[in-house]
Amino acid sequence: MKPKQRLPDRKSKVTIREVALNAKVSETTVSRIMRNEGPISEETREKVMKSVRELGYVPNRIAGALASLNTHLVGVIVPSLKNIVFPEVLRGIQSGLKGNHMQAVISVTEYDLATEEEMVRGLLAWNPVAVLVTGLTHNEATSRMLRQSLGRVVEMMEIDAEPIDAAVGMSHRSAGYETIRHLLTKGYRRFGYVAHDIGPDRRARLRHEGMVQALSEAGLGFIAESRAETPSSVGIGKAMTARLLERAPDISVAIYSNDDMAVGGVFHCMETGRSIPSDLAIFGFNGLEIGQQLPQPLSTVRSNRFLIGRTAIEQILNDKERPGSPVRVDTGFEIVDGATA
Amino acid sequence: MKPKQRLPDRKSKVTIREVALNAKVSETTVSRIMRNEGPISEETREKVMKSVRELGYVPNRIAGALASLNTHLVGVIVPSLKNIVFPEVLRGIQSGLKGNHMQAVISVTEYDLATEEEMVRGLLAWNPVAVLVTGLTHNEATSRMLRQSLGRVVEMMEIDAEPIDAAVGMSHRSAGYETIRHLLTKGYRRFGYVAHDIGPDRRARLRHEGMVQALSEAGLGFIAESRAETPSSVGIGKAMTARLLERAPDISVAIYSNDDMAVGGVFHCMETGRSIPSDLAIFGFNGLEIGQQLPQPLSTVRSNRFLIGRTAIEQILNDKERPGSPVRVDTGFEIVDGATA
DNA sequence: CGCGTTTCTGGTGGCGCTACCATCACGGTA
DNA sequence: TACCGTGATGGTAGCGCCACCAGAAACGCG
Repeated sequence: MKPKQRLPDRKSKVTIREVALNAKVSETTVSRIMRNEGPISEETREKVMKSVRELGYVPNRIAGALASLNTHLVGVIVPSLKNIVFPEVLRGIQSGLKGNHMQAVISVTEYDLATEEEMVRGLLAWNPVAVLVTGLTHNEATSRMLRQSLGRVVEMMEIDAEPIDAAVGMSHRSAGYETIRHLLTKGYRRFGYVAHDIGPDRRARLRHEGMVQALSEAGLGFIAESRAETPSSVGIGKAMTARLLERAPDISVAIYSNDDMAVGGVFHCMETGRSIPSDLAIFGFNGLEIGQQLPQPLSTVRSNRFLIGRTAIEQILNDKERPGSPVRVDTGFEIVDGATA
Repeated sequence: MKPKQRLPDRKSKVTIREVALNAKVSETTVSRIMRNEGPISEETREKVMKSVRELGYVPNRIAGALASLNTHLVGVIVPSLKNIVFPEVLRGIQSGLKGNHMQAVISVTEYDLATEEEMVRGLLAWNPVAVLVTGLTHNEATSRMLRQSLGRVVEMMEIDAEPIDAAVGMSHRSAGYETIRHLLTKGYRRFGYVAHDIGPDRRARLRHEGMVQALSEAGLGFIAESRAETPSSVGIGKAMTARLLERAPDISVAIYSNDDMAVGGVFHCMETGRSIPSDLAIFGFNGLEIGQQLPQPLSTVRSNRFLIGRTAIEQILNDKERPGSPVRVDTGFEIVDGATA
């Protein structure tokens, strides 16, 4: 009597049992060899590896994860893939993962906290070793899940508030503040602000808050602000610059919500024959390559995005357990004194 | 006698059993409710969902996957995240996945086929529903694994050769060919070529081959080529343009391996006071936003990257089984007759 | 030579869930 | 009344692997 067939015959599936039988050792031994664990004689190892190759055995990680309660999986949640910023964070993550036989499961929220909740729930169902999320703001359910989850939780990009477990990033508030301080030092007094839809982009809002504070301490404020209701892009940067200059033609410097927008500002000036920075100075945020390669390198703030991803992974590799109290790692930022401001 | 403790107490883990006990139904019923499957009375459903909420139950997908042999996981392998091209493919993938409670596991090869092999092996160990890889060229072991794997395999970006299961993308060879035809029609005869390191970038090589073929049919060839040995970037595009013009100052049009490089070419011309296209015409590849927002929109070829990712997912959702013979889906391309050529 | 100690190998009970079969109540139909 | 279909629920044997315990064999060491 042949064994009951539960599911369609998944071809001739090779399990650890087949390998063990073929090599005439126990399943335990095969398992240990596959995991490079415990003392194994060279002879046995070779015998088993021969069977592994012959049979084309690929260990089933699902079963392994269930038995060992360890998945080697890292959940990653980023808000967007529309510009190069988060892919760079992902690159940092991938570079840190490499060689640790860990794998990243990636989800994108489109800056929506309800979507984030759904993604977090989906990720936690895989019992990941760690979850890397973006930002320190989540909805109630998400925060609860992350707090109660068993693995590490790293909140990336910001460090302006208290994290659940660990935060790796920079202070966007001080970046905004220092931007204004820098521009004040350079003599600018008539400020304009150009932004994409910063409703959902909390970090852009924090930078703006930092700017407003520094301006207010100097007895100043933005003369005009022009904000789009769409995500950032070079095109939107152009359009919003045009609108800003219509409303307030006499500003001396325009600060942008990020470099994509600022590059749009530069292109607008090129098209309308304004000289930068004499007619209008331009200041961005992120320090993207494109900005630095413009005929006049963009003045901006370098955020270390690759480093943030990399450091986030290092945090969880260095310490599998949550620290006693939440940790913040500052990856810093740097004012890039380019040629546009 | 308390039960044997196999592993450190994972806090008070809530399993389907706890929910079943709490709601006074069987595990089977809870399982069915969690999966929205089979007939369930409204009364029972509510009773169970109440317990689920009270206990904060999150189904363990690992166990579910092991029992059902279905993971709802899609493995994705891309060569790079250094420019915006592959993130756009990923966006297409994520958009197709959304609402199908599927998840993407993403790996990056850095254009290295041995790394690709390692990543494929790692992904297959998770029994994914499908694996999406980039390109049609793999090493021997990778091809074998993909061919023998049980799920769907979609090779993205190219359709110039025979796929394993399905290919979604465009013909890079004809894109190159049509580029030259287009430029010949516009009267250009003195061609230069500027590239990043196209050793590992097979698709850039295919485009180049198509160009060479079209040129040769017209009794022409590239007067000069300038190739870097680094990945593409705006900066490298600038530098290679400078080198090209040193060697062959009399070319009338420079064709670039992609838009990043071409934008570098545009910036070089701006810096050196060359007018585009009269002194030098410039032609890229990809149709990135940045190119279209330049003061003069870049002449280029639009590759539909979001669509490729999206279509790849649709392929595997529409048909869980491999087709009888390999399928190729052409997402097309479009010559963008901009202002730079 | 006796007795630890180290090195290597094996048996097996779950991990948490779902596929598969059974069961039971109920209503409609011949 | 007998029978069948349908809706709703339950019991349980694995899925493939690994943690845990054992045990055998080879190796020092006084």
